[in-house]
Amino acid sequence: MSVRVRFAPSPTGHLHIGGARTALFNWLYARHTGGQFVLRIEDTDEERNTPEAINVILEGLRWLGLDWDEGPANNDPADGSKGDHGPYFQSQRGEIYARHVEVLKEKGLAYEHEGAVRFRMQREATTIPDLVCGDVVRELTDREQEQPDFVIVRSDGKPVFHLVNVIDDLEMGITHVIRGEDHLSNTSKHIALFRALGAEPPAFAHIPLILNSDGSKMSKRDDGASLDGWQQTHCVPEAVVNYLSLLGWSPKDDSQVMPVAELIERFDLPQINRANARFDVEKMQWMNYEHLRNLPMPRYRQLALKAGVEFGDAAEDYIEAALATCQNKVKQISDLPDYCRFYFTDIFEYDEAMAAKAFAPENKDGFAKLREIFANLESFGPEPMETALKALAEQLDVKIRALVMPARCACTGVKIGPSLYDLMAVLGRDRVLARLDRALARMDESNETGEA
RNA sequence: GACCCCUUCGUCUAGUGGUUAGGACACCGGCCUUUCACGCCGGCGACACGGGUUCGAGUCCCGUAGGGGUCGCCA
Repeated sequence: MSVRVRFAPSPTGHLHIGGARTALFNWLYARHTGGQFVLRIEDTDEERNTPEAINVILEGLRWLGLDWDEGPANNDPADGSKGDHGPYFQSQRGEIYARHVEVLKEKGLAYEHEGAVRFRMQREATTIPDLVCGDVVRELTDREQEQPDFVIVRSDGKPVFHLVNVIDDLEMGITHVIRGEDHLSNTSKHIALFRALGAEPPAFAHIPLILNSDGSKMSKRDDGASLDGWQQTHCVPEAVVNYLSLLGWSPKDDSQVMPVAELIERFDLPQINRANARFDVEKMQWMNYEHLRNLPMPRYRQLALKAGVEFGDAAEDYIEAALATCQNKVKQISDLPDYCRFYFTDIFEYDEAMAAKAFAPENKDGFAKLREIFANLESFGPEPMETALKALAEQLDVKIRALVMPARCACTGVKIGPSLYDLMAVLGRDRVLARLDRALARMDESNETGEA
């Protein structure tokens, strides 16, 4: 029997990082086993249920690369879907629920009470076979001792979560329910419902929760808790997937940075942990950097654009060469615009603290000589420049810094940046010489006004 | 109040009776180096506590404490 799993979010207006991880585990399991990943929208709460809220979920999953085999085509419940187990919006499934409730009533397994319909729940403990937690014997709580039966249809006619969840899983042929551990206790209800409906329950796998760094429950306002925060900062989605996969699951060796294909290959239920995990923003950012620096240039360029880098009228080759010198240096894409600005404009101020030192009078003669050497260099590549600069430093008996810092300041205006030789090679001889001359002029000025 | 799950460095984790308790993030040194970063080397740092079982326990059992979850005409 082929594996069928599902992710069944309710449109609340944001996709929680815990929900994203649940979706991911389901998706990974489907892809690993060659099964089907079903997306079902639990939009029974009409209040906060909007096309926008549904879109947040769809866009979040698409961004992560979690494609669904069956589910909504888009955020409009009336607009079709893919798969033949639909509709995939609970708001469209009222008749299905009503039909099953009738059957339960006919069988005497449900009954009316004060306008609502109650399910006749068993009075004994339930053994929940769980792929992560093992067999869990769930005793009745004190309240359940008093009243084990629970409402499945409210007096206003709306079916409740437990009922619709079970009916949908049954109707959609779900074989494995992989969900947060917060549902473990409820599973006794679900098992009873499956049996009452004449079906054997699917396999359950309750995965640990994701908590804040202080161990408290993660809510949407907490740092990193909402997926769109990571989307908005132009994180690499594969990095989020990779980081999330390591929260509550382990490949059991020292692997950390893995492409999605490897995750699919290695993911399985037995390696899922039982203990809750805390979300660590710093490790997430590290993971993002690891993926960022390995991105193919076209995607890196795309991300740069989204992050607000202004390329001006620069040529394609120039843009890519420039970005290539930044890619393994910049940890967050949001830092890139400032980092690479000097490549795309000639108009920039010098960092005065740096300029004061770099353009000091004692550096002037050497710097002027460097300019002449660069002007006459046969090839304007990184290696020839490095060789020439170092030779000059030796000849003048000055530290390499004494030449490098003025050159860096002249070319970029700032202390931090790509490798100097690489950056000059990308800039090209004309631009470099112009910038060197601008710096030289400034050194003249300060000599006249300064120590005179 | 009842019920359920969990407990190894600050964090994520490896570890299924015998290990100098391993790795990763973070942090601190050093090397490399034109800056920053990468990389490499090194350091700091953990089996919640108490009882058992056993020749031997992070690993098995019981208890305690702590954390999380659930008990709704919310999902």
